[in-house]
Amino acid sequence: MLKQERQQLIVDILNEEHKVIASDLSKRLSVSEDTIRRDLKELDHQGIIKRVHSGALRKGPPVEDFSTREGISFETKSNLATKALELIKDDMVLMIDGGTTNLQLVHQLPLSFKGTVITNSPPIAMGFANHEDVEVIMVGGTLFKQSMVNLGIDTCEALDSMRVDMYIMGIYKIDPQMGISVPSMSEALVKKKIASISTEIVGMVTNDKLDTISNHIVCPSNELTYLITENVNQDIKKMYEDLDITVLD
Amino acid sequence: MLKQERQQLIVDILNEEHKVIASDLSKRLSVSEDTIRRDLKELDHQGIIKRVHSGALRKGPPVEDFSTREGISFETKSNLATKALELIKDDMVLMIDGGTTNLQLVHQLPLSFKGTVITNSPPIAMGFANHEDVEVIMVGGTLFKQSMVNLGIDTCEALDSMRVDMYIMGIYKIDPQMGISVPSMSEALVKKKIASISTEIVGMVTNDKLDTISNHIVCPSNELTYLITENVNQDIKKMYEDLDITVLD
DNA sequence: TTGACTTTTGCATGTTTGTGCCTCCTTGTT
DNA sequence: AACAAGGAGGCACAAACATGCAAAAGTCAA
Repeated sequence: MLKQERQQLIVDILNEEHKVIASDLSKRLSVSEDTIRRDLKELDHQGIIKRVHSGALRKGPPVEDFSTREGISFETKSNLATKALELIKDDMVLMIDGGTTNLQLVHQLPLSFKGTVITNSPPIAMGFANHEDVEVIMVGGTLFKQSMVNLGIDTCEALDSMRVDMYIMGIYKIDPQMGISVPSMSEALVKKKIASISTEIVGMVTNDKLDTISNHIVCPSNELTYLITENVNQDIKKMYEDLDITVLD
Repeated sequence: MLKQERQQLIVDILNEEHKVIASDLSKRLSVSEDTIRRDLKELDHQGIIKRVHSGALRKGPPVEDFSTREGISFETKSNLATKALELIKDDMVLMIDGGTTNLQLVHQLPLSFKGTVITNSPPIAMGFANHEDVEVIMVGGTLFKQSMVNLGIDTCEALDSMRVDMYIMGIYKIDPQMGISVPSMSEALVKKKIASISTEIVGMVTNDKLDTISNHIVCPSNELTYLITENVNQDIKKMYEDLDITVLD
């Protein structure tokens, strides 16, 4: 395995797991701890990761994360959510999966909203605590703590008997050709299943999520009905519009 | 667990609870008190927290209105939880349902605890965010916002295929003759189902929950294996002991 | 292909860091 | 004032680290 390749992999792992232990990586990547340490040192020096004793932490997490400390782009998320709200009408059956952008959307959803919400994310479910006219249906499964969503075979089976009008999909990465991708297999399976039971699919993205791909492909880009953007240039939006996706900005 | 991670966690806990006790943190984070003290000293030196005798206080934002829901004081709940912790051993399969007392128990459960937790309560599930060695399985269903638990036919069906070693039951009301009761039918059905798949059942109660009944009966009192009490007089405890329940105080 | 050169890797070496334990001192409480 | 609980500083040990070095692997021109 090439050095570049290995370092990219370390960054990917870090994006998924938010921390990494040198001795651990040594085993997983089958190289000596010294090599890992050298990699970590380089990546830290490039400013990509934060080196700490016995491992490394990710810096400004590109992946959704539930620690409260980042108000990174609160405004951006809020703007995305505001636009998404226009698509949501009373009496809809919504599926909302995890992610801080989706959580922000829930928080901005008026308390008067009346409808049904299906979710596999405990934080999203809890976000409806004060919505008296929303029936929340939680889909169970094995909790993935990094992204706080329920995944696994149980999740897929429970979804089998459901149908939803609109799927508010949490998007990690999207590329016009390769489609929507996520860093883990189980997450991909569940998202794929949800997509298959949804009439319309909505994604919200910022610059950094566009035109990149992750490990596991969920579905082709053109399965999206709406793509909501913020600070994205015209050329890129055009690419998605050519795929018959309604781009809202 | 990494040092940085642990310190971040201390800050997080401090943000929620506005004060921390060193000896307490030692148990919850599964490190020695010396290490905690060193952490607190460092964080104080960085100006992040305010070190005081026996613990630390939060610096920045003033304390929120942190008054207790549910009448029972924070301290009482904490005491109940502490006693319950003695019953919990590694490698158990626990079922924990909703309620603030149970949530407190989760918060006090050491991070070193290794086992499986099944729950139908989103807040309980989220309480395990930092327990690396705990597999959390969420049981889905329709979210009941009053008590933040999933209920309904889906919940019962999902439970059908599970077995648990110990059920930490959230108790509303209990009467030696009439048994354990709850205010809603659906909650009763789910609790009944869980009780039927559990080897041992644990309940935690204070005075006000004892010798009263609610609308729907869950199960007879003597299905309990352990009853954990706080501020309950001897005569009443005796009544439960006569039913072959182990009363812990 | 060969051979000179660079890069990358693993190992051996001392060194530093993190943690727990111990002893003695300080603080708060009754 | 007495006493328990909390804290400071030192010691010890293991884990993690930096450094130098040599072998292995890759690069490139002839």
